[in-house]
Amino acid sequence: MSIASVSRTLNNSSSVTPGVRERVLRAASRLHYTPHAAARSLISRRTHTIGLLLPDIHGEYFSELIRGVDRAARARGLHLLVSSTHGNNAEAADALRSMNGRVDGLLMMSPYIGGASLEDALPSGLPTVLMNTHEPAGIGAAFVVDDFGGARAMTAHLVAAGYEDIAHIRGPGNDFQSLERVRGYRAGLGAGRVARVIDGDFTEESGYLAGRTLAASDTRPGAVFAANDTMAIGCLFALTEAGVRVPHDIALAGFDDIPIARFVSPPLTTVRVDVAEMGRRALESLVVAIADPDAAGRSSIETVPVELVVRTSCGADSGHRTRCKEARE
Amino acid sequence: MSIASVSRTLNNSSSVTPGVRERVLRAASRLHYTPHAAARSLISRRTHTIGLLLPDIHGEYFSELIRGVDRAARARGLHLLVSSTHGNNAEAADALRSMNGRVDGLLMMSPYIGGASLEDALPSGLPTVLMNTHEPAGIGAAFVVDDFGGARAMTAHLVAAGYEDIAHIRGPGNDFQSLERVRGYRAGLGAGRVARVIDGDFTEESGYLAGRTLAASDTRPGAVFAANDTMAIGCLFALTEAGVRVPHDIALAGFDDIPIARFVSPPLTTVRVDVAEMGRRALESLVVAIADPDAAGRSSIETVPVELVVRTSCGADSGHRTRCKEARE
DNA sequence: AGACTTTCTGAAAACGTTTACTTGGCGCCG
DNA sequence: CGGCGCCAAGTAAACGTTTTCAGAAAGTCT
Repeated sequence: MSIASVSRTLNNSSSVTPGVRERVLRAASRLHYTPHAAARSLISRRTHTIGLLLPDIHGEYFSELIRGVDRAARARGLHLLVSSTHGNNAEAADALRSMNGRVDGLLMMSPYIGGASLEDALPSGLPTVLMNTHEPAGIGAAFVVDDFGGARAMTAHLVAAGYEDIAHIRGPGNDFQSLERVRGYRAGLGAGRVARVIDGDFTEESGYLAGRTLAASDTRPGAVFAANDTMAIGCLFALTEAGVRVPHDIALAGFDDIPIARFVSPPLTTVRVDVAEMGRRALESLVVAIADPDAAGRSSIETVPVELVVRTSCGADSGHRTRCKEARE
Repeated sequence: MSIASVSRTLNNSSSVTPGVRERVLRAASRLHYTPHAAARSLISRRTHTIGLLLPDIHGEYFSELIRGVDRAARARGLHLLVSSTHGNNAEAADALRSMNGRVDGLLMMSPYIGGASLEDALPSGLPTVLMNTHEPAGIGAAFVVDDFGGARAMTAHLVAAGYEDIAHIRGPGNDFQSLERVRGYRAGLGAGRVARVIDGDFTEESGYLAGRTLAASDTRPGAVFAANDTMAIGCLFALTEAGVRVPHDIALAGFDDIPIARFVSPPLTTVRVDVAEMGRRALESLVVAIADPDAAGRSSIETVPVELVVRTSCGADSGHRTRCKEARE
């Protein structure tokens, strides 16, 4: 009974005599034998692991994303190597390098703008699928949420509801999604209205601060559109605290539709993004790219549609949901 | 310039002449060379990866935990292999097996009760740190949140605030933490009062359902203590929707102090559990166990203290925070 | 100046698999 | 009945590192 027979049995590759197979299996279970993953992937050039590189893991948005990716990965028998980068591409490049040889492919969300580009940091030949990045394609496939279209649709909705002054609490300046949402906001406003952009950084804290500033302002806008739900909820808290009623005194809207959004009071009008689904699709796409490294859509960019979810916080609750797919064009 | 010199230079292990070192580094950067992780861990028996096995990744609780672990891991140059188990120990055992040889140690949260035990599934010799498990120790170190103490303290607080009928929305029946919280609730009630336990499963949905039932009930309790914040928030939504005011008509409390808890209205009274910190400590403990497989506290169980956070939802807001450490004994 | 020590470099073994290649046994056909 | 092919099982090479060991070069001491 040679090691080759063991290998063959355990991988049911080539044909093995029932007798030998039997003996191998019996011995394996008796000794609690499990193949050594490192040795295996050294020779077979497969790790059955995919890397997931995310910006700071924080809040429900990322937990949903990880969840979506994890489920898809598990279904395909793949492992997930998760890492986070705190704020810039240089750090992402670092994490990337140390993943070399550990993963079969890379799933990466890197909305950072400025600093080192990713293109040269990516281990060449490693199949990669990007999410929400501004980097030019050519690296691999990419999925981008329709941030522009969603923000434009939301702003247009507020405009249509009759609000004149609509402020926007934006995300960090070096974030691609944040910028797209600002762009969508401006586009949605149309020609006549003036934009009023308040700084934020996607955290509850910054939303809270923005809300306090707004509440105290003597030129309080009629509506506020926050670049994500987390900030919207922070803002809501500040407003409520200051005695400003939503939506009676001021309308409020967010972006992402995190699970909690419908449970705050008043329920938050927002733009629904199915991040779990995006994660799932990105992983599937990566699996395809791994199976066929060359042919796989080298530079396809897929836009993930979003959906306007009108609840009561914007004061225009008619219970409907407007689908706005591919609003970009 | 031999491969040995390259290895030595890149690991700055043995001394290398500046000249050789220089040449190696130059060539390495020119060729974009990165050592192959699999080959490395084959010979060195170290993967620099630790496995993180969690129940269904869902909501802020787990995102906070992952965050805490990730930060600590990154600080030590370790990678994180994340996997989730959906509801039972058998699946956990499966995931465990496939991690063999991929990780240096295991960080695992398995609150499931019943089904196969973990003890025999754990690859022997693999350093393991458990979190929130009822499994007997002896496997390795363990961290358990003081669920009992926290729930008792919260219930006692509600009793002290003058509420007579205090209901409890419980978590799933096969979950260790859930059971501990029920136990703490009963203990906090004291002798005179009758327990009133409503089924739930830790999701917003179940909290919402419980809230609706309560609102419609003609024997509405004076206070509700949900086994986690997520359910408390779902319940809050149902109550508000039904026109039952919190805390005026009914007091409400949760457990976990997820980030959103202070941003709902009214802000939620809850029990603060620093999951990120627990994750960090668990990882540190695991690192120690890996460095010294034998000596490391074989069967130490550490209880993670919790803190009562009184906000307005329980109607007894005095702005204070009561520390209740090690309330178990 | 010779012998001994020290320091650095290169050669080669080892890690645990997979897989191409070789061998041996057996049945089939001429 | 002998040769030929076929199939199962074993042998050995390969994967890309780390590390031990040996050898060479250089320095030091007597």
